[in-house]
Amino acid sequence: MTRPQKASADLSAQIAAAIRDAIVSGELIVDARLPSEAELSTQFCVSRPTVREALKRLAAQSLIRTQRGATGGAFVNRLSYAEAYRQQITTSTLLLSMNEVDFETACEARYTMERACAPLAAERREDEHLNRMRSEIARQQEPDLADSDFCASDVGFHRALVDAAMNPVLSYQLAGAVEAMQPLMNMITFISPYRETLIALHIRIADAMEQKDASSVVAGLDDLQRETMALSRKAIAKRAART
Amino acid sequence: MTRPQKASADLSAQIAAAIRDAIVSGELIVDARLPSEAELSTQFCVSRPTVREALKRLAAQSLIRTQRGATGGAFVNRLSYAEAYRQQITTSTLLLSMNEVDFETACEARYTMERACAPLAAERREDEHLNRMRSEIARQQEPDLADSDFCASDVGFHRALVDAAMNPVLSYQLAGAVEAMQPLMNMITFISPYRETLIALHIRIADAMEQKDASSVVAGLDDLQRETMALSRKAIAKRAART
DNA sequence: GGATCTTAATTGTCAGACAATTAATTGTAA
DNA sequence: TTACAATTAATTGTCTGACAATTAAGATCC
Repeated sequence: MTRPQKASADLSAQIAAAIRDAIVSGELIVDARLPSEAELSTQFCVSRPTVREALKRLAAQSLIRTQRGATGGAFVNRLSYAEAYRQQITTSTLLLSMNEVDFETACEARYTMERACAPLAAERREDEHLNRMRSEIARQQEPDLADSDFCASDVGFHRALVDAAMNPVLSYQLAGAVEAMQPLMNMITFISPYRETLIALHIRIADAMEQKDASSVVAGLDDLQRETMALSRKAIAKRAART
Repeated sequence: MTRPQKASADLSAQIAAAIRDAIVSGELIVDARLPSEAELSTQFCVSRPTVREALKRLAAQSLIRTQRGATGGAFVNRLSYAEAYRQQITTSTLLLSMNEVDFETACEARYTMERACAPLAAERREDEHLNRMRSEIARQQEPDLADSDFCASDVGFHRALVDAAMNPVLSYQLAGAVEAMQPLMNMITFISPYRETLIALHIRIADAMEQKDASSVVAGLDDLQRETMALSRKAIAKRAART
C-alpha cells in the first residue's frame, strides 16, 4: 500500500486505487482492518476528508465496510453473492436504459444465456425450483394483476429456472441479464390474450423441467423468445401509430 | 430529489441513494448537471464534505463525472459499454477470488455461457474475429511464452469468439465470466504438452468458425471445458502432493 | 463475580478557509 | 470591428481544526 503513481487525478481517486489494488492483489485479505483514517492520512500525506472520500469510493463498490467505535475502522469486505447480484443488476439496468439498447438485442442476449442454463437446470432441478416456477405461473394467472407485477413474476419464473442449474456463478451472471430486462418489459402492455400465450409457454417449460427434458425446455425458451420479440414489435408499432 | 428516508445510515449514503434513485428513475437524465456542492449541501441540510462523500460514492460507480471550473459541476454519466465491462470484470473477479469459488463451478459457468454464444458467433462472425482468433493461436504457439501470457492470450481468443456473436449485451455479460477466470487459470501451469492439446482445440474451434459450423464449435468448446477441468484437477493434485 | 462507570479510539459531521481550474466577461490595442 | 490578453466569478479540490456519536475495553464499586 505505497504511494499511488497515476498523477492528474483526484487524490482521493488515487488513494482509492492504491487501496483497491492492495485488496485485489491479496495484499489485504478479507476482514483485514485498514489503518485508521488518521493513520492513512499521514501515510498518504493528505488530509482526513480526502482519505474519507477515498474510503467512501471503496465502500460504494462494497470493497470495504466501516464500523464506528473503539475497535472500529474500515475492513476489507467479503463480496457476497447477494452484493454481487445487486451490483450486477444495477449496472446492467443502467447500461440498458441509458444506452438505448434496443429490445431485440437485450432479448436475444438474455434468452441465449438462459437457453444455455436449460440443460443443467433440467438435470439438476429440485422440487423447490419447480414449486417456485409453478407458483409464479399461478400468480401470472391472477386476473387483476398489474402489468408491472406480471413482469416481476416473469422475472421470478426465469430466476427459478436459472437457479435450478445449481451453479451460483451462473445465477450471478444471469441475474443481470434477466433482471435488467424488466424495465424494458414494462414498456409492453400485456393484455389478456398475450398473457395467456406466455403463460401457456411457461407451463410447457415447467412441465419439461418436471420431466427433466432438456431439449423441450430449450424449445420452450426458443418459442418464448420469439413470442416476446413479436410482442415488443407490436408495442413499438402501436407506439409509432399513436404519434 | 427530496430528502432521503432511510435512517440509521450515513448521511452521505442516504444522499447518494437519493441522487442515485433520481438518476435510475430518469428524473435526472444523461448529461444533466447536478446542483453545485454548495447548493446540494443546503438542499439536504448537510455540510459540503458530506455532500462530497456522497458524490464520490456515485463517481465510484461511474454514475456521475465531475468537472472543475466555472461551468463545472457533477454531471450524470452515460454508462459506456467500456465502463460497464470494467465494472463487470472487477466485480466478477473479486467474487471468484474472495468467495473461494471452486474452479469447476466457475469453469462450468463460463463454458456454459460461451457455448450459448457459439451458434450466433458461427453464423455472424466476420473476418476480423477469425483473424483475432488465429493471431491469438499464433501467440500461444510461441515457445517462450510465460504462463500468464498464455492465459491472457487464451482470454483474448475467447473474447474474439464471444464478440463474433455481434451482440454487445452478450459480450458485456460474458466479459465478466471470461476475464474473471484468468486469475484462476493462472494457478495452473501450462507445460508444453498441455499447451499443445489446448492449441489443437483452439485450432479446431477456429476452423469450425471459419466454416460457420455451429455444432462443431459447440463440440470444440465442450472438449475444451473437459480438458481445462482435467488440467485443473491435475494442478490441484500436484499442489496437494507437495504439502 | 458482576454490574456500572469511565476512558480512549474511531468514525461521522460540521464550519470555514484557501488553492486550482475553467469559462465568461471585460478591457485593450491593432 | 476584431483579435488577444487580463480580470472575474463560479466551481471543485484540499486542508485545518473541532466536536458529536459510537463502541469496546478497562477501572471501579458492590
